Amino acid sequence: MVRSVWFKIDFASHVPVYKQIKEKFKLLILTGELKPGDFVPSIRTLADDLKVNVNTVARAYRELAMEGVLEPVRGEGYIVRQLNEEGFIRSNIENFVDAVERCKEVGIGIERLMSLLKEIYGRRDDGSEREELGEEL
Amino acid sequence: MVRSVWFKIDFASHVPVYKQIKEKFKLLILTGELKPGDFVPSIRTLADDLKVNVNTVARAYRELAMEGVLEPVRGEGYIVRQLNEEGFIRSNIENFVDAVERCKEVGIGIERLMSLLKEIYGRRDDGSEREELGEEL
DNA sequence: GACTTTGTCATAGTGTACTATTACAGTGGT
DNA sequence: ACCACTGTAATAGTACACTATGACAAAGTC
Repeated sequence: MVRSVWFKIDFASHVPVYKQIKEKFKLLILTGELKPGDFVPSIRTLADDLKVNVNTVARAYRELAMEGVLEPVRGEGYIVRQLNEEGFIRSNIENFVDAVERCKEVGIGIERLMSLLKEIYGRRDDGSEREELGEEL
Repeated sequence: MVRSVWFKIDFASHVPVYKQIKEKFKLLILTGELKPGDFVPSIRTLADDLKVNVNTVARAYRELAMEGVLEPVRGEGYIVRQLNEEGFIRSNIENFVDAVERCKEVGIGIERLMSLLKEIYGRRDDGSEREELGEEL
């Protein structure tokens, strides 16, 4: 509720907007920024913030509700229920594996990926030194 | 020409089919399976093999031609020109970085990614021991 | 009760990806 | 010349994501 601009949508992505929204909320719950019982932004306000249509947000919430992540409360909004962390983490791992396999196919050495890995995990998350990476590429 | 079933399309993916085709050909060129001067499969035969429409393959080839990767030859087909390896590798690296960052956000430890990395690079590419990975996840 | 905010639902229009089908034109082999 | 290939192009229909808009119902506040 309080903070409405939790994330942004990548409109250039092939990934549908409603799916991006779903993923973002799962992440917010996993990281503890949203806890069970919390209200998520109303469909209309989130739609405004993300510059997206109401129906798109509604679809994301509806599907999250079907997955048991959110719980709809008529006239009040949606509250956080619980997340299947297991599955969410797994899908991220699978994504990582895919990325690595493609890098391997393309002939990128393991050392390069290792150093990138260390670099990413080594840096603080304050948003600084995020462009430095360019040189590493 | 000889071998027509070089790859398969993931119809469940959000990534458009024509983009998947483009990526696959770039990969084939990078790995040397297709060399400059080689003919790629005709639009119709590839469309048949991939169980995809002619127009979809045509679009992929057309865009690859616009990027300078392929060269159209009226009445004969498309031949491989050259690939901007630089950019192709970079896009794969970027994809890797994104995947790692998301894993980090989700709270997955660097050790886990490291061991997955080593495992993937350690295995042979004969297609065996590809399901073993499941246990690692 | 009036008002505001919530979610819900229905309608309609747009753009993109993809499909199916047809037709036409250039090239090469016979 | 004929035929079998190539690519090219036009048309049309389907599915999906997304948008815009308006109307309705449930809950909270005053």
